[in-house]
Amino acid sequence: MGRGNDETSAQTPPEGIRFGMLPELIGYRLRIAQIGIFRDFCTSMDEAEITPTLFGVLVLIDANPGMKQTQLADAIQLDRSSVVSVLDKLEARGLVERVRAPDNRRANALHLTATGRHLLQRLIPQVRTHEERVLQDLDPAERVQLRKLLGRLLLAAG
Amino acid sequence: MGRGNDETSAQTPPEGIRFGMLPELIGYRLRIAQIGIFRDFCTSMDEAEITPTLFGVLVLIDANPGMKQTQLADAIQLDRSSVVSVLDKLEARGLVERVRAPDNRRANALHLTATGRHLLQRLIPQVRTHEERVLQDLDPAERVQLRKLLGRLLLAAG
DNA sequence: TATTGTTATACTCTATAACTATA
DNA sequence: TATAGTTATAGAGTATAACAATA
Repeated sequence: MGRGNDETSAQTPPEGIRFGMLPELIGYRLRIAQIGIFRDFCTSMDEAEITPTLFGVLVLIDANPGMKQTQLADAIQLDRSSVVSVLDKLEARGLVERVRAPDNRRANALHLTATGRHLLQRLIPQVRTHEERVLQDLDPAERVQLRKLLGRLLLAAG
Repeated sequence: MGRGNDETSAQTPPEGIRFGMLPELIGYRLRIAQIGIFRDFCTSMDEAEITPTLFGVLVLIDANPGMKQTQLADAIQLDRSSVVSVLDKLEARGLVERVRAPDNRRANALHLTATGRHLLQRLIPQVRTHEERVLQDLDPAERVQLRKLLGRLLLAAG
């Protein structure tokens, strides 16, 4: 997905280029960090072809069995229509099921299949390992602090 | 470009949905924060139709007049070929110029036009205002701390 | 041969708008 | 009328591979 980073390690910043005000901007630092983390996440998931978004969807459905597509859309900040193709993909892979909701026949109740649950259980340790690699230079107090500060950014709901 | 957030304020997290392990994951928090910040950035730039990426390119060329496209590609973590269309866009708007480099006639030396410099100067205060809004709940020490911690994530080069 | 930029192309992600079926 | 999901469609962003000009 990324730009063919053969290494798992950090990118080398280009020689002799000045970044002006960019490093002061929180959005810039967030973006740089996220690009690297996204790439590492994808390569960390053995052959499972799982992106952070797909992983997030599996976690959400697992934590909220029977949830509706619209709720999922809100939770992952996607439009209803975008959720359709995400779910199509997961359903085609046999990881998720859409069950017509008995109480409201317009809605689908979402569930993980047994396969989906097994995959999720297999992925979780890999995600933890990835997480550990990303945070390896921070001590426990710093990790807590970072999560706390990120959560206090405006516009960082969820 | 965003999901029609009429408000500048934070999204309301969906009711009664559990997020499982997601909030523990730094990549998840980064992503949530970045989506919100990206959307706010775009709506903060008056009518200028400037995304964070385009703004970053303007800043980089301004700070490194005469830089080559390949250097720019490295700096913004894009493929050479992707940089072409970014520059096409900026050149069509009269913000950037490609000048054949005298020392190496394969390469283009990149420069802001006078228009580009003026636009950049006009945008900078708007970016500062946006930044202030994003960070409004953090005191100065916390802002420094957040930047420092983000810079110490592995894979967060730049 | 290697590098710089370009083109042609394709793929992914996402949104908008209009549609169906329920409510 | 309003809501839940879907479809059709379009746009943005990005990458890969092949190419021309230059080194």
